[in-house]
Amino acid sequence: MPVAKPASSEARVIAHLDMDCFYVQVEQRKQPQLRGLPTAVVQYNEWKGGGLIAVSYEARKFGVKRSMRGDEAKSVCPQIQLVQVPIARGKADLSIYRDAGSEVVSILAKMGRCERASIDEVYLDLTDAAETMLAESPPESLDDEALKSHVLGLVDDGTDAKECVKIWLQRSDADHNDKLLSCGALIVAELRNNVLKETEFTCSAGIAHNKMLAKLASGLNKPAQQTIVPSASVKEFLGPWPIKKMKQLGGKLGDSLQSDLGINTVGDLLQYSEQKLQERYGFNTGAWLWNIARGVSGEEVKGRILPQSHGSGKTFPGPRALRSIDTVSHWLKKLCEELSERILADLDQNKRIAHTLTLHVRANKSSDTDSQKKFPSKSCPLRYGITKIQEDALSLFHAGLREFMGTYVARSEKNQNNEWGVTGLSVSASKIISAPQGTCSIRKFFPSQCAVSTISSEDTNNDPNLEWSAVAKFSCPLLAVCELALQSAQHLKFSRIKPIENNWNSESGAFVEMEDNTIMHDISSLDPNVDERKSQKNQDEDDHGIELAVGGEAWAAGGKG
DNA sequence: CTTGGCCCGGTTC
DNA sequence: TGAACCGGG
Repeated sequence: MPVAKPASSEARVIAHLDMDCFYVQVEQRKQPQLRGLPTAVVQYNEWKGGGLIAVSYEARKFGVKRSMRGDEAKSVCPQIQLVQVPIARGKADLSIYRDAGSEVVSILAKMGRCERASIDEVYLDLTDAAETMLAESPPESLDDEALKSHVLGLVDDGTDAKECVKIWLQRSDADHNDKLLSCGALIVAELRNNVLKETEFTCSAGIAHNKMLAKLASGLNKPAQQTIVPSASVKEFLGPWPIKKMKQLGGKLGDSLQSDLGINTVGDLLQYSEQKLQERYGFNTGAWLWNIARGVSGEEVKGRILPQSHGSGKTFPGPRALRSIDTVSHWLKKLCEELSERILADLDQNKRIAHTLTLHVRANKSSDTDSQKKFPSKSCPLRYGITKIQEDALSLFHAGLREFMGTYVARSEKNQNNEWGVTGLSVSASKIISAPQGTCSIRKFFPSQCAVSTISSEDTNNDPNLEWSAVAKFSCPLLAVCELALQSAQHLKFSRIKPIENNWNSESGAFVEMEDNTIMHDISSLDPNVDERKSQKNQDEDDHGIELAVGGEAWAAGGKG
């Protein structure tokens, strides 16, 4: 549900940048001979030429649409160049596009608060930059790219369009807000030039006082153009706009507005009072609707340039549905391999750790009765390492399958069955938390409830491999501490766990280098008796002391603390 | 069998 | 907290 947010009192300058047919551009950069040719990117070539997921503007002129299959595109545009999405592990691999998007973001993020809205879209809050420019260096000589801006509501009286824009951008009698937008447009023009220079990608942009208007504007003039939305032109611009094309109104809420109230355009919505809308759609949604009809939106640009989750999925439509545990396991393995690769790259590049693994399954049941029953999603703590992830994902699948099929387990698990068919699988990693950088105190890794009786940092400092290290003694239930310690120490390159008590029957108190150079997950690899301890957990509620020593390399590459 | 496949974010309970 | 659902590209 949309939430009504008050527009901030001070005018903001918000830009929305949208890469032009992004996947095509990525492929054209890779194969420059494709530039200027009608081109489309397809995935899965085997069925009717694959599905189009991006279409170049040259190809659009021939009527090629994103909804088409490759064969269909060939028939309306025989010379079209079809490029396949890379395939890895038997599934489409979008990583080259994700990485290309990151290139763009890293350029844009220098200028102001930056929100990565999708693989090819970014919002920027340029308020500060625009205010600064207005105060210190008001627009004088104008970049050619800025002169090519479109200004909504600016009447082109037949004279040179660039001259009109130039006059508009430099008007001294403009109000403060319009001047801010002018500065924003100059900044965006420069940013787009930088992006083009550094990545060879073109993009289009909208510049307005809020996200909603900026987003609508960025789509008005494509490709490689930018559009400004002055406040004075909002009403005229928004009035005829189809209600279903407003962000958040593309689904059921938009349907309801259309069929229940006969609202087809934003202008139609204007006739309803805030109270009426609130009566029908609730306080928040009603207020939000009333505001957006007037081009008012307070939604802020989130400062986030990294994704909050990673997912890897594949569908198995109709006859290709998976009908045995073995095939499900096979595909889960592939998906988990990709996921593992991506979270390790995130750890390496961004020092972030994912904490939750979730499995989503789409499945059908042939034993009808309630065949619409959905396969339940399941999640669990994420342990690093592809084998662990795959094991956990398979466990989640079994748990979900039991619920899906009812308490009685299907008979044939190994081989083909006729009870169920899996038509979609996806694994995702979420709850991604930044790891602390550089040298830090061990206290940071433990919640305050967990009493730390002593902390010292001398006794492991002689290890030359470690940038930092510390020892702490805890008074907590032993297993709780162990689990906590391992969760917290996940990002450490080295760790050591040694109980104070003598009954810890293990030689493994010494430092252990993690086999995959990343993470230790499992205390049982250190102490073979841990399973016994676990079974005694309930009767063993007494506090235990434990000495935990952890150490790690500082995150900064090359290691300075 | 298809405006899908493969993603991502947010809200609600 | 997890899970269902919604909406977007």
